[in-house]
Amino acid sequence: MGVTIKDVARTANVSVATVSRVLNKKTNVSEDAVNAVNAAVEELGYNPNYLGRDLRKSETRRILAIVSSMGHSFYSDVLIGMERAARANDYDVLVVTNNDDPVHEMHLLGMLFSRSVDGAVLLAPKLDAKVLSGLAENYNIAVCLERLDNCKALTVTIDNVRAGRDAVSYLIRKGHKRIGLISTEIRSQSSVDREQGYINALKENGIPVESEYIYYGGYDHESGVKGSAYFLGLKFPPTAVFCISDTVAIGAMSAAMACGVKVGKEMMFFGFDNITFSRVFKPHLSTVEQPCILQGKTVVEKLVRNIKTEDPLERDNGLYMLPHSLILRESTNDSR
Amino acid sequence: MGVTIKDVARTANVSVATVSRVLNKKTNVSEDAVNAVNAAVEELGYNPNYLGRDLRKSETRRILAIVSSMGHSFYSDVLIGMERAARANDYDVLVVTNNDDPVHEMHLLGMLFSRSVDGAVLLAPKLDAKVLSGLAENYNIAVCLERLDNCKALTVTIDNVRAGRDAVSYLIRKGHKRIGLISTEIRSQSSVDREQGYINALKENGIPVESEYIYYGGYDHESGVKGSAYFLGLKFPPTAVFCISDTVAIGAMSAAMACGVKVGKEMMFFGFDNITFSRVFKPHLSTVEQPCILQGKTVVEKLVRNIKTEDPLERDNGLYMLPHSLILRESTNDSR
DNA sequence: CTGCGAATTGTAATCGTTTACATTTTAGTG
DNA sequence: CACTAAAATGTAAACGATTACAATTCGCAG
Repeated sequence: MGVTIKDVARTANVSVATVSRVLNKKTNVSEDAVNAVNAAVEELGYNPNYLGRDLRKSETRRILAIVSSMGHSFYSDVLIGMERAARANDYDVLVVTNNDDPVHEMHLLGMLFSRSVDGAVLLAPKLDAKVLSGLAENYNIAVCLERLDNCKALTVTIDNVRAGRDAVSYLIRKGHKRIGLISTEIRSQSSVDREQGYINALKENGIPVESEYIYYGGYDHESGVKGSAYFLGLKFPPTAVFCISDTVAIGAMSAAMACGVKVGKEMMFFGFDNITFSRVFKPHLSTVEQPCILQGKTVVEKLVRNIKTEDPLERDNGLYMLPHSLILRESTNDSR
Repeated sequence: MGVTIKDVARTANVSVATVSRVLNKKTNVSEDAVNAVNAAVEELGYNPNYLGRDLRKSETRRILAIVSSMGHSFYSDVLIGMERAARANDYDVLVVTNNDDPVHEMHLLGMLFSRSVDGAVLLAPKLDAKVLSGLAENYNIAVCLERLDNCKALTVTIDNVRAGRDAVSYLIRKGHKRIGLISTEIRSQSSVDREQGYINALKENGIPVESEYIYYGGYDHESGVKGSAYFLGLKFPPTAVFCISDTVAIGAMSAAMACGVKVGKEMMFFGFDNITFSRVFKPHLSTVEQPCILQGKTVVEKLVRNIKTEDPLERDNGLYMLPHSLILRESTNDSR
């Protein structure tokens, strides 16, 4: 079990060096040799053992992408962008899940430390900024979709503060004064930033920030339902709600509708992510769109460049913020 | 750049063999050696190079999972099951996408041929049964969620024929005689099987199969919309519709509702997959549930067993069909 | 036919581990 | 203290590829 380059060499009546040269399309090989080797490869059904090759060349041409779970749909687009950029540079992308567990995330990064991949992209880092900064000094690590405060590692994301501000400013321009926020208990940097954007927008417009208009839940549909229920129980419920994600927003809208609230008229909702269902669920949800594919493409391109620079001090560990956009639909009483 | 076992040996004042023994928790090592090695590892920040290790042991303890795209939510649960079973056996799961391209799928399987992984699970095979059967003779390959006719490779799935029959039989028992089917143009085996189940149910109940009650589209929401529009344009529209997936069913329901049809009363819908949104979208969708986590767990357990059996002829390449279940909700006028 | 540079090929070192086997150290017994 | 079995350690050969370097073959001019 296991045809090696030696077997091919023997069958083709050449040396292993020649076989290797043919397989790697080197120039100095006679036509006869090429034919003999190819015939032998065919006959024996030979596949080079990459463990040997990778060990010798000490590169694997593989990039690890660490997500928190496979379910989140917007990872999908980021991964598509990563895939494309990777393929264009002759890399493969391997996806693994950290299960929201920093210990497991470290275990997965072991693939990087142990040279089983050439670089890693964290799409939902669970390790803290300090640890990651340290690792990024020695390994090719990048963060995407998230930003970590004081993290000296290549990062590609959007400006979540601005995005939150833009969404809430839009609601204010629509005339709303009592604006609710459904955020997450888990203090991921993107949630914190979007929250900051919410606060900034209110302050810029002279609206006081009231803690009773902020509800903390999880990332799921259920949290939206609960948030809405909470708001509707207030003496003066908000007339517009900014939600940390579309999934939450859809939960919030459905709960409000179940209470007889006319969404888009009596109460507006703004989501985040532009998931597929945001334009399936009725009323269609206004939301913030991230350039997912572009983020994926960008992070891989920059990471590959880092992998190629031999001097670790020359590595790019900058923070890149790509432009977001607002998508206006029925939940804010806009067309479509 | 690159601390090796030799460096550790030198620092700890022992031989590389001793270092290796300590790292692999072998018995015949003195406490002094253990301490010295651990100290050296710590001091140098040593990480074993797995390329060397894997080459020597010719095993990687990694399993490849090939999906068609990261977006489909029910992959998520299957992958969770795979992950768990893998972890319990000290394996990692790497996920990659084939982009519905057989050529790319073959490229990805290259990781298996080149020994970069110990086994592979195809969740949406694009290669045909003959090719896969051939590969399965020489490599540890399994198919999950799908079944390929005449494919001699380990397969874990559900009985899609029975599942289709169960769903449609249920509609018949509810009194329906004109039952539509929205299937896919792409002839994936699961679609073919569910279609066969539809046909079986009709025949068993003496209802003729009419081609005008079968609509072929894609896997997306849009196809459901079109399918519904098509059915509603018929002289005698079906009073119940079985859809090949929940995504399609939700599209179909929303189109019917937009035409003023009372879903669940005037027209019933049955989906497939039990995706999260099937109990978010109103009316809640009746659907067939696959035991996704269990399928993932099962396929990995069996694949790992195959990996461990040294004699290729002893490998299990059986077909395992796990039990599905019907989830009844508002779209068939049932509780909840 | 000789000589010589270019083109092709082969030999052997190397990548970083694990591990069979040989060797040394240790501990226990008489 | 001598002897021996057991425990600990070291040496060196794998694993399967790539590649520097050496060696060979080839073609052609003189």
